[in-house]
Amino acid sequence: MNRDEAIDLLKQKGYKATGKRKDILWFFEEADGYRTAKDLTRFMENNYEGISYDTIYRNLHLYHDVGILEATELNGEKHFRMNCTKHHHHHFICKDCGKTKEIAVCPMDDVINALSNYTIEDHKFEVYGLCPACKTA
Amino acid sequence: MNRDEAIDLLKQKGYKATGKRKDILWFFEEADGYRTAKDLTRFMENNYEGISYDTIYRNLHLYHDVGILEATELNGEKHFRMNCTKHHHHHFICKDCGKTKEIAVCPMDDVINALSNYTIEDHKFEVYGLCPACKTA
DNA sequence: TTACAAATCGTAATCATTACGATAATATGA
DNA sequence: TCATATTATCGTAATGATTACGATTTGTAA
Repeated sequence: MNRDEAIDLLKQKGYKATGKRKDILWFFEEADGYRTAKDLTRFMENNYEGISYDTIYRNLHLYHDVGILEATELNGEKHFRMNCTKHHHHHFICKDCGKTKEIAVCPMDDVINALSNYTIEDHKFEVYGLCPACKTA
Repeated sequence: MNRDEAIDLLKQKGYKATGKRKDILWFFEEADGYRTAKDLTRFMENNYEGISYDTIYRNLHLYHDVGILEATELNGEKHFRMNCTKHHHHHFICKDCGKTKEIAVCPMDDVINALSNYTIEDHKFEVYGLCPACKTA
């Protein structure tokens, strides 16, 4: 998902595309990886002095709810990134810079058979480490 | 790992096997699944009125550090369970009762080749849903 | 342009977790 | 067994991320 698609989705769902909301989208588009609420706050404060926590967290939740952002938990903090809705896949996540790389493998096909009498609602497969850039830095 | 093995490990590493520590092990052995610090606190308060947060969290960290407990993050709270050190595997985790079922599949072999210029430090594969007992309850 | 719903502000509250000085308990060697 | 050093625990306050809310401002559609 890119910024324009996200703005269209927002409007389509009856939400307003405010300046702050557009900037939040810009931030995540540029980030190209996982970022925390604190990261976003730091960025937003450059453009909007005294921006409220309420605004940060309300919009993060909104974007997550409508599918613009996806979330995961790293070191006890929620991290967000632009949602890739095109097809189901998982991520390698760099512990240094938060950038991600798509992983083609999804093991769920094998798992579903082995858990026939369980109700599967969700799953998480993530690989952590250092990306080539951070590895040599 | 069971309680006795855990106590041996503690002593071997120079830690004292106090009554509270033994009770914490008993709690996790009985639990047979993931539990939070709050769950443990509730249990411990029955036996030790006014037990300190310090004791709860210090021992959870200690047990995690020496490998008696393993941890994961569910709904923004750290959860702990007895560590299964026998062999590498992953878990189905019941969202209701926290109990786990071993999953034989590990997709990392396929992944390692696809990420040859990345440094892989860790990975997480978890499946969430309802176990047969909670499903019918 | 007006009106109204939605968004934001400013700030306090909450919740899990961490920290720390003072006190108590445990293991071990005499 | 007893003394003692070391570790564990207590009691409580602090921290840090997140949530909450009444008052105010802003965007959007008519």
